[in-house]
Amino acid sequence: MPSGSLHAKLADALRERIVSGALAVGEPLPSEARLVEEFGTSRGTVRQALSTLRNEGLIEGGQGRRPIVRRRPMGQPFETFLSFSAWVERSGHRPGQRTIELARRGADPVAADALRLEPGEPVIDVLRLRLLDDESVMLERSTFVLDIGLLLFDFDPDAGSIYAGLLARGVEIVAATHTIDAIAAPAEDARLLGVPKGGPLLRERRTASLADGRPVEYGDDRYRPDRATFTIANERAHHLALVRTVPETGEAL
Amino acid sequence: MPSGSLHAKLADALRERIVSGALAVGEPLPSEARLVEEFGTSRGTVRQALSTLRNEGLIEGGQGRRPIVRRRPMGQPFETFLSFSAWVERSGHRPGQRTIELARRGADPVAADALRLEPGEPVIDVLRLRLLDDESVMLERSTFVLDIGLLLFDFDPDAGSIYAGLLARGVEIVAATHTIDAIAAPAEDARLLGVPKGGPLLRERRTASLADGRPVEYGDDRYRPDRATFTIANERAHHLALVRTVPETGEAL
DNA sequence: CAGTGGTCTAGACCACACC
DNA sequence: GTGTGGTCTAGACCACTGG
Repeated sequence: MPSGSLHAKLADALRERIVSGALAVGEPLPSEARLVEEFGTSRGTVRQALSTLRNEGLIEGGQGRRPIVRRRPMGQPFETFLSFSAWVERSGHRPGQRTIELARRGADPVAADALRLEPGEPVIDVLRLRLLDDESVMLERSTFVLDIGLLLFDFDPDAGSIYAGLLARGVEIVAATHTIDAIAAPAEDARLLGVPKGGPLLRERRTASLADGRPVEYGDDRYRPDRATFTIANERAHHLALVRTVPETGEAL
Repeated sequence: MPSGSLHAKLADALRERIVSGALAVGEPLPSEARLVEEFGTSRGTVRQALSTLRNEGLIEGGQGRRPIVRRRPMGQPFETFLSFSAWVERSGHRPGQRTIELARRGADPVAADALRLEPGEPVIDVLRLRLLDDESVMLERSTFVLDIGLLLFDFDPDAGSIYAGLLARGVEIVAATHTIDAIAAPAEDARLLGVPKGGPLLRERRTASLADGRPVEYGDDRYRPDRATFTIANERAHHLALVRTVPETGEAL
């Protein structure tokens, strides 16, 4: 899928070599001069492509040295945040899920506000229990705007990612805002997650939007804090990366 | 503090106009042609400076349109994460702090592991209660490696940011890893923060390092979840931005 | 249409890394 | 030293936005 411009094609080609393993982690990339030769472009174009990869965190390195492939591409943060299944698999565990409810009803005030709807306007609510190695780790409450939510009835949410299913139907979510906090487990959540009532839960709420800025999903995910945490790697002048992580078992709380 | 290269100076100048308000939010920047004229550089240099600002999230906008100043500069994520005081002030509140303990003792196993020390090796422990509008919102336990921690005795931690004090003494922290989860409040924490024992706390643990990669601080911050949350803005292909936020009062838990 | 940013080229000099 | 990336210039054409 060449992306039009020359430097984008060049970046795609190099990215492909990295993710395919043709360029191993820690290995230096070809020098700019060689890339100019190989692709027949000017050096400026090569540098623009390398700049793209650097921004994506795929390569690092400085003056005088050839850039090297970064340790762990750590996946696309965006995807990591959106797909529970992908996260669990990358952690070396087995994902599972059980859809408890898939219903059309009037929007509750919180979701309505996030989705820019009036309370009571029809929406699609999904309640899913997410499993990691057959153990309950997260309770997911999602509210989709009606036209998008109706698509959910077309495919089995237990089969895989809802986002993947939507994407296959032309719904591309490109932006999301997440808020992380902690709450005491209400009785229902405690029962479903198998934790004590009133015990701490790690909560992530999100509003997901399309390219035109229209919010289409409001989500409220509640994690067992002993089974999931969020991690941010933070470097001055560089950018943030955030991933979900599975804590080591036996970690002191 | 001009940063050597021309494009960096240009970026500094434009950044200054934005943060000072000379260029208001939503206002378009001067066109590239005008900047070339004004600064007497080539267009490539101007574009490199604009690229820097775009990467920092200060400006946005596309082809054919002049770039505009972004709605929320949302501060430097790195600084936001490191400085409690700066965060509180940016939220429009009044920061405060009370140092409960500043002690030299043997490292506990968790901190020792993070700092790559042997348990029991001498370190400097700091226990601070952080206030927002005179209300307790966060309990901060920090462990510094000995040579860095000893600098803390040179200045008043209640005066302002520890990081600022260290920076003034030549200790520049450039990277950090943060883990966010939720825990039940132990008795001591509950008392200091004024929350029920066993109630949920939002915890952020971090390991902060110098440019050479040496970890120098291990921190364990515990927030009242009704007074602080973490927010991530997430755009496909773009980068993540994470900030602490003060929730609206009266928000449903 | 004119103005603007997006892309690309060709060549130059410098600073740093490694031998 | 040689090779490398970092910086800068001057000029060109295209694609998009706006009046």
